[in-house]
Amino acid sequence: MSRATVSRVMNGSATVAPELAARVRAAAEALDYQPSVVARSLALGRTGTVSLIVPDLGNPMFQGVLRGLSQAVSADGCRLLVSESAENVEEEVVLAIEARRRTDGLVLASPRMADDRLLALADKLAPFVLLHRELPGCAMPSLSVDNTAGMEAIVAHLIGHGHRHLAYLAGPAASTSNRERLAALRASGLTLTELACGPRFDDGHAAAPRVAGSGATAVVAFNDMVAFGLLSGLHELGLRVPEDVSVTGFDDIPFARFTNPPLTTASIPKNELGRQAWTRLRALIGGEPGGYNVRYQPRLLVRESTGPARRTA
Amino acid sequence: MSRATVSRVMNGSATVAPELAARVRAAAEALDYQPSVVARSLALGRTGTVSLIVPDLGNPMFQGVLRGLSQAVSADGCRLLVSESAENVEEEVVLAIEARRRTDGLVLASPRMADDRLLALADKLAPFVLLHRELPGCAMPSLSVDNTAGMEAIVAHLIGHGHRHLAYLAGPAASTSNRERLAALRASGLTLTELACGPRFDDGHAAAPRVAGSGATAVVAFNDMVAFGLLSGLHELGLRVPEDVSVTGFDDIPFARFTNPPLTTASIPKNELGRQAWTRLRALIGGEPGGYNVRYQPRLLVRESTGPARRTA
DNA sequence: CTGAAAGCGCTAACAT
DNA sequence: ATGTTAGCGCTTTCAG
Repeated sequence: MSRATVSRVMNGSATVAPELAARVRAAAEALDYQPSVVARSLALGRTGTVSLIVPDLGNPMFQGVLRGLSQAVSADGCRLLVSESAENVEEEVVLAIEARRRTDGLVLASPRMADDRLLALADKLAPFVLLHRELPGCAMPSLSVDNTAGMEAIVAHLIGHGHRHLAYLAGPAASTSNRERLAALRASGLTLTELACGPRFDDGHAAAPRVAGSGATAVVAFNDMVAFGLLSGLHELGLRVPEDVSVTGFDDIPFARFTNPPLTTASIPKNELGRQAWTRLRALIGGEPGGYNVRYQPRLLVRESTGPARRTA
Repeated sequence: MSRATVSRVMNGSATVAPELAARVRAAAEALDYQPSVVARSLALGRTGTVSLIVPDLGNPMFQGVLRGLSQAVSADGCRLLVSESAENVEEEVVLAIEARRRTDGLVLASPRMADDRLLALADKLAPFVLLHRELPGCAMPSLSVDNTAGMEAIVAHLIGHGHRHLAYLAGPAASTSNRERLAALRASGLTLTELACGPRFDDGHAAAPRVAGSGATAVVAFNDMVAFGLLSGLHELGLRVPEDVSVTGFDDIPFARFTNPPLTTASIPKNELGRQAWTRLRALIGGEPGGYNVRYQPRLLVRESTGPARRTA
C-alpha cells in the first residue's frame, strides 16, 4: 500500500477501508512504527509545541503557572518548551524570538522588556499570550492580576489594625507587578518607607535590619518569598511578628500558610493563569480570537503575620 | 545565488567568498530571514532540543535541577522541553516515549517506573541520562545522590545528641530516594517509627499529630518540604523544635535555611545535577561516551532544628 | 477508496 | 568557491 494510505490511517481519516486500515495498524504495531514528529511538523506547518518564557524559574509563583500550563498543554497532546530569561531583558528578547521560531506560540510570563519594545516585537512573536502584563495597543490576549486591588486590600487590612507607617520591600524595578504594587501603596496616603530589595528569599532576609530601623509598624513585601526571608531575618533580630511588626506577602505560594507565623498575603490563581493561558493560545493558534482580557482579583488571606500596630514611641 | 550558498553562509561555513557572504547576510537582514528550525531539524536529523521529565514540578528540588539544566542547555544554544508525570508511572512511560520522539535526548529525573520496565524501554529512549536513579545493566549514564551516606550523617548527628527513637516521615513509595533513605534508617539500629506521609508540605503538616504521639525524640522527614510542613504542624500543636523534638529534612531547598528554626538537612547539588546531566547528554548525542556514573555525597548542614534529645518519660 | 506526485524548507554530496 | 541535485519523512491535492 502507499504511504498516503498510511498517513491517512495514522491521522484517523475516515476515508480508508476498515480492512485496509486494520492491516496498516497491525503493521505499524509489528514494526513499532511511529510517524516522525519533525517531518510531520514540516509538512503541517505546526509543531504541536508552545513555549513559556519566565524571568525566574526559582520563583514558586512561576512554578504554579508552569504547572498549570504544563498540565493543560499536555491534556491536549501538545508539548511545552521552557526558557528562563534570568531577569535579563536582552536575554528575554532573544529567547522569545528563538522560542517562537521553534514553536507555534508563546506564553510570556511577566515580561521585563518595556512596552514599546514588546509592541515592536508583537508581530514577530504572535501568537502569544501575556501573563501578568497588559499591553495597550496589542492585539494579543492578556491575563493579569489586579495588583492595585490586591494592595488596597492589604492596606485596608493594615489600616484596620491601626498601622500608619508602612515599609515596602520592593521587587525588581523592571517588574510591572512591582510598579503597580508600589503605586498602590503610594496612593494609600500612609507614611511609606521604600526599601530596595529584590524578589528572593535572601533579599528579604537581608532587608531585616533596614526594616527594623525604619520605624514602620508593618512591612509589605513585594511577594511571599521576600516576606518569608524577612520573617527569618526579623526572628534572628529578636523581633516578634506580629507583636513588634506585621508582615504581608503577595502571591500565596504553597508554603505561605506554613510559615511561622503563617503569612497574610494576597492570593492569586497561579495554576489558573497557566491553564487559561493555554486556552487562549490554543484558540489563537487555531485562528480564532483570543477572547477578552481578564484581570484576576486577588483574594486577601488574613493569617497570623499581621496584627495590631504596636505603639510608636 | 543558490540556496546552498545561503545555507553555507547561515551555518558559518568558511568556503564562501567573503564578498558573497556579506551580500547574503545583508539580504537576510533586509528580509528578516531566519532559516526554518523545523526544516533544518528534518534535514539534519537533530532538533537541538532535549526533554526533562520530572515526577513533580512543585518540588523545589526538581526546580533546582530544572534550572541548572535549563541554563546549561541554553548556553549551548539548545532548548528544553519539560514534562511532569505527576507521580504517575503510566503517564511517565508515555511522556518519556513521546518526549524522546520530539527531541534528541532525555533527562529522566527520579523516574518512578520499576527497573525492569525502564530497562525494557532503554533502547527506545536512548540517549538519556538518569538523575537520582541508578539502573544496573543500563548503558546510559546516571547521576545520583548517596542517600545512604546522607542518612547515615543525619543519624550520626542525631545519635550524638542522644536520640534513640526516631520517626520517619516516608515519601512516595515509588521513589528510589525514599526507599534508600528508609533502608539506611532501618540499618541504624535505632528504634524507628515509620509513618506514611508523602512528599509535600501538606503531607508533613498533616503528620504532626502522629509524630507527637509516636514517642520519638527526633523526626527524620523524607525531604525538606515535608520537614517544613511538619515544623508548622508541630508549632500549632504547641511543640517546640528542637526542645521537644528535633526535625531533619533532606535536599536543602532554598528556603530551608530560613525556616523557623532553620532546618538541619542533607544538602545535595541540585543545579549541578542539572548542569552535569546536560554535559553527559550532549556527549551522548554527539556519539561520545557518557562518562562515568557519579554519586554525589550529600553534605550535612546542621542548623537549629536539631538539638539534644529530651528526656523520655 | 486508494495511489501518484508535488512540496514543506533545509542540508550535503557531488559536480563544475 | 558556487551551483545542481537528491533527499530528510510526512501530508495533501489530484487522478483514477
